[in-house]
Amino acid sequence: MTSQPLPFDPIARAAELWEKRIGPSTAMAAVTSVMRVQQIIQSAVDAALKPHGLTFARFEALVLLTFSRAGHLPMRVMGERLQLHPTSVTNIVDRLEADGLVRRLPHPTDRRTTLVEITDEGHERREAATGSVIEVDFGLVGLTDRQTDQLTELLSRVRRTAGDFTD
Amino acid sequence: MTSQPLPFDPIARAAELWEKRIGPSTAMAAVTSVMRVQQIIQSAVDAALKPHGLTFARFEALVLLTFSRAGHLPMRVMGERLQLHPTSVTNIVDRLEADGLVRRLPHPTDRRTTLVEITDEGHERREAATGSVIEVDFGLVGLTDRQTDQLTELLSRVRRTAGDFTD
DNA sequence: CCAATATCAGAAAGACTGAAATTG
DNA sequence: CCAATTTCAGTCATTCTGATATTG
Repeated sequence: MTSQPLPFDPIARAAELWEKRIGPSTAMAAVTSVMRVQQIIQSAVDAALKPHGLTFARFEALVLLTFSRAGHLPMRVMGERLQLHPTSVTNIVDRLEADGLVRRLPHPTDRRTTLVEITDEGHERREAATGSVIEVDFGLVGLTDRQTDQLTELLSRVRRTAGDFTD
Repeated sequence: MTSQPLPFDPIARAAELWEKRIGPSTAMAAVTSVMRVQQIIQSAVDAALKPHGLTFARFEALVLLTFSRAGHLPMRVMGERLQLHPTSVTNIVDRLEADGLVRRLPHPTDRRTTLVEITDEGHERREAATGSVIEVDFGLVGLTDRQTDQLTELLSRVRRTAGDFTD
Protein backbone atom coordinates (compact mmCIF):
# COMPACT_ATOMS: atom_id res chain seq x y z
CA MET A 1 0.00 0.00 0.00
CA THR A 2 1.28 3.44 -0.92
CA SER A 3 0.67 5.46 2.23
CA GLN A 4 1.49 9.13 1.82
CA PRO A 5 -1.45 11.47 2.54
CA LEU A 6 -2.50 13.34 -0.58
CA PRO A 7 -2.88 17.14 -0.41
CA PHE A 8 -6.45 16.78 -1.69
CA ASP A 9 -9.37 14.41 -1.35
CA PRO A 10 -8.93 12.00 -4.26
CA ILE A 11 -12.56 10.93 -4.20
CA ALA A 12 -13.86 14.50 -4.24
CA ARG A 13 -11.60 15.25 -7.17
CA ALA A 14 -12.69 12.16 -9.05
CA ALA A 15 -16.30 13.12 -8.40
CA GLU A 16 -15.76 16.56 -9.94
CA LEU A 17 -14.24 15.07 -13.05
CA TRP A 18 -16.94 12.40 -13.24
CA GLU A 19 -19.58 15.12 -13.03
CA LYS A 20 -17.96 17.10 -15.84
CA ARG A 21 -17.24 14.24 -18.16
CA ILE A 22 -19.72 11.49 -17.45
CA GLY A 23 -22.72 12.49 -15.36
CA PRO A 24 -24.10 12.62 -11.82
CA SER A 25 -21.42 11.50 -9.39
CA THR A 26 -23.50 10.95 -6.26
CA ALA A 27 -23.53 7.17 -6.25
CA MET A 28 -20.00 6.85 -7.60
CA ALA A 29 -18.54 9.01 -4.82
CA ALA A 30 -20.39 7.11 -2.10
CA VAL A 31 -19.42 3.72 -3.46
CA THR A 32 -15.76 4.62 -3.80
CA SER A 33 -15.86 5.97 -0.25
CA VAL A 34 -17.36 2.76 1.13
CA MET A 35 -14.69 0.70 -0.60
CA ARG A 36 -11.92 2.87 0.78
CA VAL A 37 -13.25 3.04 4.33
CA GLN A 38 -13.67 -0.71 4.31
CA GLN A 39 -9.95 -0.97 3.51
CA ILE A 40 -9.09 1.41 6.33
CA ILE A 41 -11.19 -0.50 8.82
CA GLN A 42 -9.99 -3.88 7.66
CA SER A 43 -6.34 -3.05 8.08
CA ALA A 44 -6.81 -1.30 11.42
CA VAL A 45 -8.82 -4.19 12.84
CA ASP A 46 -6.53 -6.83 11.38
CA ALA A 47 -3.53 -5.08 12.93
CA ALA A 48 -5.28 -4.95 16.30
CA LEU A 49 -6.21 -8.64 16.06
CA LYS A 50 -2.91 -9.93 14.74
CA PRO A 51 -1.25 -10.27 18.19
CA HIS A 52 -4.21 -12.46 19.15
CA GLY A 53 -3.81 -14.69 16.12
CA LEU A 54 -7.21 -13.73 14.72
CA THR A 55 -8.57 -12.21 11.53
CA PHE A 56 -11.71 -10.11 11.52
CA ALA A 57 -13.72 -12.98 10.09
CA ARG A 58 -12.59 -15.36 12.83
CA PHE A 59 -13.16 -12.72 15.48
CA GLU A 60 -16.71 -12.21 14.23
CA ALA A 61 -17.30 -15.94 14.40
CA LEU A 62 -16.14 -16.03 18.02
CA VAL A 63 -18.37 -13.09 18.90
CA LEU A 64 -21.33 -14.78 17.28
CA LEU A 65 -20.75 -17.94 19.30
CA THR A 66 -20.35 -15.90 22.47
CA PHE A 67 -23.78 -14.44 21.85
CA SER A 68 -25.56 -17.72 21.25
CA ARG A 69 -27.52 -18.79 24.31
CA ALA A 70 -26.30 -22.35 24.35
CA GLY A 71 -22.74 -21.42 23.43
CA HIS A 72 -22.95 -23.33 20.17
CA LEU A 73 -24.48 -22.97 16.70
CA PRO A 74 -24.84 -25.09 13.56
CA MET A 75 -22.38 -24.26 10.79
CA ARG A 76 -25.23 -23.35 8.48
CA VAL A 77 -26.58 -20.76 10.90
CA MET A 78 -23.14 -19.26 11.31
CA GLY A 79 -22.92 -18.82 7.55
CA GLU A 80 -26.34 -17.24 7.51
CA ARG A 81 -25.59 -14.68 10.19
CA LEU A 82 -22.11 -13.83 9.03
CA GLN A 83 -23.11 -13.86 5.35
CA LEU A 84 -20.49 -16.44 4.51
CA HIS A 85 -20.28 -19.15 1.89
CA PRO A 86 -20.56 -22.67 3.36
CA THR A 87 -17.01 -23.44 2.37
CA SER A 88 -15.82 -20.25 4.05
CA VAL A 89 -17.49 -21.35 7.25
CA THR A 90 -15.71 -24.68 7.05
CA ASN A 91 -12.44 -22.85 6.48
CA ILE A 92 -12.89 -20.45 9.39
CA VAL A 93 -14.02 -23.14 11.80
CA ASP A 94 -11.09 -25.32 10.73
CA ARG A 95 -8.64 -22.64 11.75
CA LEU A 96 -10.38 -21.75 14.97
CA GLU A 97 -10.53 -25.41 15.89
CA ALA A 98 -6.84 -25.91 15.08
CA ASP A 99 -6.17 -23.09 17.53
CA GLY A 100 -8.34 -24.70 20.19
CA LEU A 101 -10.79 -21.80 20.24
CA VAL A 102 -13.84 -23.79 19.13
CA ARG A 103 -14.74 -27.43 18.85
CA ARG A 104 -17.07 -29.33 16.56
CA LEU A 105 -19.88 -31.28 18.15
CA PRO A 106 -22.42 -33.65 16.64
CA HIS A 107 -25.96 -32.33 16.54
CA PRO A 108 -28.04 -34.40 18.98
CA THR A 109 -30.92 -35.10 16.60
CA ASP A 110 -29.90 -34.10 13.05
CA ARG A 111 -26.78 -35.98 12.16
CA ARG A 112 -26.23 -33.97 9.01
CA THR A 113 -25.45 -30.84 10.92
CA THR A 114 -22.36 -30.00 12.91
CA LEU A 115 -22.49 -27.75 15.94
CA VAL A 116 -19.65 -25.39 16.71
CA GLU A 117 -18.99 -24.58 20.34
CA ILE A 118 -16.67 -21.96 21.72
CA THR A 119 -14.11 -23.29 24.21
CA ASP A 120 -12.91 -21.66 27.41
CA GLU A 121 -9.76 -20.65 25.63
CA GLY A 122 -11.95 -19.23 22.88
CA HIS A 123 -13.79 -17.10 25.42
CA GLU A 124 -10.53 -15.75 26.82
CA ARG A 125 -9.12 -15.04 23.39
CA ARG A 126 -12.32 -13.32 22.31
CA GLU A 127 -12.31 -11.12 25.38
CA ALA A 128 -8.69 -10.08 24.99
CA ALA A 129 -9.19 -9.44 21.27
CA THR A 130 -12.29 -7.39 21.97
CA GLY A 131 -10.25 -5.10 24.17
CA SER A 132 -7.77 -4.53 21.38
CA VAL A 133 -10.31 -3.64 18.71
CA ILE A 134 -12.19 -1.34 21.07
CA GLU A 135 -8.90 0.37 21.83
CA VAL A 136 -8.54 1.39 18.19
CA ASP A 137 -12.26 2.16 17.89
CA PHE A 138 -12.56 -0.61 15.30
CA GLY A 139 -10.58 1.64 12.98
CA LEU A 140 -13.54 3.97 12.71
CA VAL A 141 -12.04 7.34 13.50
CA GLY A 142 -13.15 10.93 13.17
CA LEU A 143 -16.86 10.51 13.85
CA THR A 144 -18.92 11.49 16.87
CA ASP A 145 -21.20 8.87 18.36
CA ARG A 146 -24.14 10.56 16.74
CA GLN A 147 -22.49 10.54 13.33
CA THR A 148 -21.54 6.92 13.78
CA ASP A 149 -25.17 6.05 14.43
CA GLN A 150 -26.19 8.01 11.34
CA LEU A 151 -23.71 5.99 9.32
CA THR A 152 -25.15 2.73 10.63
CA GLU A 153 -28.64 3.93 9.83
CA LEU A 154 -27.84 4.86 6.25
CA LEU A 155 -26.07 1.58 5.65
CA SER A 156 -28.94 -0.42 7.11
CA ARG A 157 -31.19 1.03 4.42
CA VAL A 158 -28.82 -0.28 1.80
CA ARG A 159 -28.65 -3.69 3.44
CA ARG A 160 -32.39 -3.94 3.73
CA THR A 161 -32.98 -2.91 0.13
CA ALA A 162 -30.31 -5.34 -1.06
CA GLY A 163 -32.28 -8.12 0.63
CA ASP A 164 -30.17 -8.89 3.68
CA PHE A 165 -33.23 -8.86 5.88
CA THR A 166 -36.91 -7.93 6.04
CA ASP A 167 -37.96 -5.93 8.98
CA MET B 1 -22.91 -16.71 -0.04
CA THR B 2 -26.00 -17.82 1.86
CA SER B 3 -28.62 -15.55 0.37
CA GLN B 4 -31.93 -15.96 2.11
CA PRO B 5 -33.14 -12.73 3.71
CA LEU B 6 -33.31 -13.00 7.49
CA PRO B 7 -36.51 -11.98 9.25
CA PHE B 8 -34.51 -9.54 11.37
CA ASP B 9 -31.52 -7.24 11.00
CA PRO B 10 -28.56 -9.37 12.09
CA ILE B 11 -26.39 -6.35 12.82
CA ALA B 12 -29.03 -4.67 14.96
CA ARG B 13 -29.45 -7.88 16.90
CA ALA B 14 -25.73 -8.31 17.39
CA ALA B 15 -25.55 -4.70 18.57
CA GLU B 16 -28.21 -5.33 21.23
CA LEU B 17 -26.35 -8.33 22.56
CA TRP B 18 -23.04 -6.52 22.42
CA GLU B 19 -24.54 -3.67 24.41
CA LYS B 20 -25.86 -6.06 27.07
CA ARG B 21 -22.81 -8.24 27.39
CA ILE B 22 -19.81 -6.18 26.39
CA GLY B 23 -20.37 -2.44 26.21
CA PRO B 24 -21.22 0.41 23.86
CA SER B 25 -22.02 -0.96 20.42
CA THR B 26 -21.93 2.22 18.34
CA ALA B 27 -18.62 1.67 16.58
CA MET B 28 -19.09 -2.08 16.30
CA ALA B 29 -22.44 -1.72 14.54
CA ALA B 30 -21.11 0.86 12.08
CA VAL B 31 -18.01 -1.15 11.27
CA THR B 32 -19.93 -4.35 10.68
CA SER B 33 -22.31 -2.40 8.45
CA VAL B 34 -19.49 -0.96 6.37
CA MET B 35 -18.00 -4.40 5.87
CA ARG B 36 -21.31 -5.83 4.78
CA VAL B 37 -22.25 -3.01 2.43
CA GLN B 38 -18.84 -3.24 0.85
CA GLN B 39 -19.61 -6.91 0.07
CA ILE B 40 -22.98 -5.96 -1.41
CA ILE B 41 -21.45 -3.28 -3.60
CA GLN B 42 -18.54 -5.41 -4.66
CA SER B 43 -20.68 -8.26 -5.87
CA ALA B 44 -23.21 -6.01 -7.59
CA VAL B 45 -20.52 -4.09 -9.41
CA ASP B 46 -18.51 -7.19 -10.28
CA ALA B 47 -21.63 -8.79 -11.74
CA ALA B 48 -22.33 -5.68 -13.80
CA LEU B 49 -18.73 -5.58 -15.04
CA LYS B 50 -18.31 -9.27 -15.75
CA PRO B 51 -19.86 -9.12 -19.27
CA HIS B 52 -17.26 -6.46 -20.07
CA GLY B 53 -14.37 -8.60 -18.86
CA LEU B 54 -13.51 -6.17 -16.08
CA THR B 55 -13.21 -6.29 -12.32
CA PHE B 56 -13.91 -3.27 -10.15
CA ALA B 57 -10.20 -2.67 -9.66
CA ARG B 58 -9.53 -2.70 -13.41
CA PHE B 59 -12.54 -0.52 -14.05
CA GLU B 60 -11.28 2.02 -11.53
CA ALA B 61 -7.90 2.04 -13.25
CA LEU B 62 -9.55 2.77 -16.60
CA VAL B 63 -11.62 5.56 -15.09
CA LEU B 64 -8.52 7.07 -13.51
CA LEU B 65 -6.73 7.08 -16.85
CA THR B 66 -9.78 8.57 -18.55
CA PHE B 67 -9.60 11.46 -16.12
CA SER B 68 -5.92 12.20 -16.52
CA ARG B 69 -5.38 15.22 -18.74
CA ALA B 70 -2.75 13.66 -20.94
CA GLY B 71 -4.48 10.28 -21.06
CA HIS B 72 -1.59 8.57 -19.30
CA LEU B 73 -0.13 8.26 -15.82
CA PRO B 74 2.96 6.76 -14.21
CA MET B 75 2.37 3.41 -12.50
CA ARG B 76 3.42 4.89 -9.17
CA VAL B 77 0.78 7.62 -9.36
CA MET B 78 -1.87 5.07 -10.22
CA GLY B 79 -1.00 3.13 -7.09
CA GLU B 80 -1.14 6.30 -5.04
CA ARG B 81 -4.57 7.32 -6.27
CA LEU B 82 -6.11 3.88 -6.18
CA GLN B 83 -4.42 2.95 -2.91
CA LEU B 84 -2.82 -0.10 -4.44
CA HIS B 85 0.38 -1.98 -3.74
CA PRO B 86 3.02 -1.50 -6.49
CA THR B 87 2.82 -5.17 -7.39
CA SER B 88 -0.95 -4.92 -7.63
CA VAL B 89 -0.59 -2.06 -10.09
CA THR B 90 1.73 -4.19 -12.19
CA ASN B 91 -0.79 -7.02 -12.05
CA ILE B 92 -3.76 -4.87 -13.03
CA VAL B 93 -1.92 -3.11 -15.83
CA ASP B 94 -0.67 -6.49 -17.11
CA ARG B 95 -4.21 -7.70 -17.51
CA LEU B 96 -5.55 -4.52 -19.01
CA GLU B 97 -2.66 -4.49 -21.45
CA ALA B 98 -3.23 -8.14 -22.40
CA ASP B 99 -6.79 -7.12 -23.22
CA GLY B 100 -5.58 -4.22 -25.33
CA LEU B 101 -7.24 -1.62 -23.10
CA VAL B 102 -4.06 0.16 -22.04
CA ARG B 103 -0.47 0.26 -23.25
CA ARG B 104 2.82 0.90 -21.48
CA LEU B 105 4.90 3.81 -22.68
CA PRO B 106 8.39 4.93 -21.67
CA HIS B 107 8.53 8.12 -19.64
CA PRO B 108 10.17 10.80 -21.80
CA THR B 109 12.62 12.06 -19.19
CA ASP B 110 12.70 9.63 -16.26
CA ARG B 111 13.53 6.24 -17.66
CA ARG B 112 12.79 4.51 -14.39
CA THR B 113 9.12 5.17 -14.66
CA THR B 114 6.58 3.60 -16.96
CA LEU B 115 3.57 5.50 -18.25
CA VAL B 116 0.26 3.77 -18.76
CA GLU B 117 -1.98 5.07 -21.50
CA ILE B 118 -5.55 4.12 -22.20
CA THR B 119 -6.20 2.93 -25.76
CA ASP B 120 -9.18 3.69 -27.98
CA GLU B 121 -10.52 0.25 -27.20
CA GLY B 122 -9.99 1.03 -23.53
CA HIS B 123 -12.10 4.16 -23.87
CA GLU B 124 -14.91 2.23 -25.54
CA ARG B 125 -14.80 -0.54 -22.97
CA ARG B 126 -14.75 1.96 -20.12
CA GLU B 127 -17.76 3.75 -21.54
CA ALA B 128 -19.80 0.60 -22.02
CA ALA B 129 -18.86 -0.65 -18.56
CA THR B 130 -19.77 2.69 -17.02
CA GLY B 131 -23.26 2.32 -18.43
CA SER B 132 -23.64 -1.07 -16.82
CA VAL B 133 -22.57 0.01 -13.34
CA ILE B 134 -24.73 3.12 -13.50
CA GLU B 135 -27.65 0.92 -14.47
CA VAL B 136 -27.36 -0.95 -11.17
CA ASP B 137 -26.62 2.27 -9.26
CA PHE B 138 -23.19 0.87 -8.37
CA GLY B 139 -25.02 -1.58 -6.10
CA LEU B 140 -25.90 1.27 -3.77
CA VAL B 141 -29.63 0.88 -3.41
CA GLY B 142 -32.27 2.26 -1.08
CA LEU B 143 -30.87 5.74 -0.53
CA THR B 144 -32.07 9.09 -1.81
CA ASP B 145 -29.52 11.35 -3.44
CA ARG B 146 -29.42 13.44 -0.30
CA GLN B 147 -28.78 10.40 1.88
CA THR B 148 -26.11 9.22 -0.51
CA ASP B 149 -24.34 12.55 -0.17
CA GLN B 150 -24.60 12.31 3.61
CA LEU B 151 -22.98 8.90 3.45
CA THR B 152 -20.11 10.25 1.37
CA GLU B 153 -19.69 13.12 3.79
CA LEU B 154 -19.51 10.89 6.86
CA LEU B 155 -17.05 8.57 5.19
CA SER B 156 -14.84 11.44 4.09
CA ARG B 157 -14.38 12.37 7.74
CA VAL B 158 -13.14 8.88 8.43
CA ARG B 159 -10.80 8.95 5.45
CA ARG B 160 -9.39 12.33 6.40
CA THR B 161 -8.82 11.30 10.01
CA ALA B 162 -7.22 8.06 8.92
CA GLY B 163 -4.71 10.09 6.94
CA ASP B 164 -5.83 9.55 3.37
CA PHE B 165 -5.56 13.25 2.64
CA THR B 166 -5.14 16.67 4.22
CA ASP B 167 -7.51 19.32 3.13
C1' DC C 1 -35.91 -40.06 -4.96
C1' DC C 2 -35.15 -35.41 -3.58
C1' DA C 3 -33.44 -31.81 -0.30
C1' DA C 4 -30.22 -30.25 3.15
C1' DT C 5 -25.68 -30.13 5.37
C1' DA C 6 -20.93 -30.18 5.39
C1' DT C 7 -16.63 -31.15 3.20
C1' DC C 8 -13.08 -31.49 -0.39
C1' DA C 9 -10.41 -30.43 -4.62
C1' DG C 10 -9.25 -27.03 -7.69
C1' DA C 11 -9.30 -22.44 -9.79
C1' DA C 12 -9.15 -17.54 -9.57
C1' DA C 13 -8.14 -12.85 -8.02
C1' DG C 14 -5.70 -10.16 -4.84
C1' DA C 15 -2.13 -8.70 -1.46
C1' DC C 16 2.13 -9.14 0.50
C1' DT C 17 7.38 -10.07 1.11
C1' DG C 18 11.83 -10.09 -0.54
C1' DA C 19 14.86 -9.60 -4.17
C1' DA C 20 16.48 -7.85 -8.47
C1' DA C 21 17.28 -4.54 -12.45
C1' DT C 22 17.45 -0.06 -14.04
C1' DT C 23 17.95 4.65 -13.55
C1' DG C 24 18.18 9.36 -11.06
C1' DC D 1 26.63 5.05 -2.86
C1' DC D 2 21.89 5.68 -1.98
C1' DA D 3 17.01 6.38 -3.34
C1' DA D 4 13.13 5.65 -6.51
C1' DT D 5 10.55 2.89 -9.82
C1' DT D 6 9.05 -1.26 -11.57
C1' DT D 7 9.08 -6.14 -12.04
C1' DC D 8 9.48 -11.01 -10.67
C1' DA D 9 9.03 -15.14 -7.91
C1' DG D 10 6.82 -17.11 -4.41
C1' DT D 11 3.56 -17.38 -0.76
C1' DC D 12 -0.70 -16.83 1.57
C1' DA D 13 -5.58 -16.08 2.79
C1' DT D 14 -9.94 -15.76 0.83
C1' DT D 15 -13.79 -16.98 -2.17
C1' DC D 16 -16.16 -19.41 -5.50
C1' DT D 17 -17.55 -23.72 -8.36
C1' DG D 18 -18.46 -28.31 -8.79
C1' DA D 19 -18.55 -32.73 -6.88
C1' DT D 20 -19.19 -35.93 -3.10
C1' DA D 21 -20.80 -38.26 1.22
C1' DT D 22 -24.12 -38.49 4.59
C1' DT D 23 -28.47 -37.95 6.44
C1' DG D 24 -33.52 -36.26 6.74
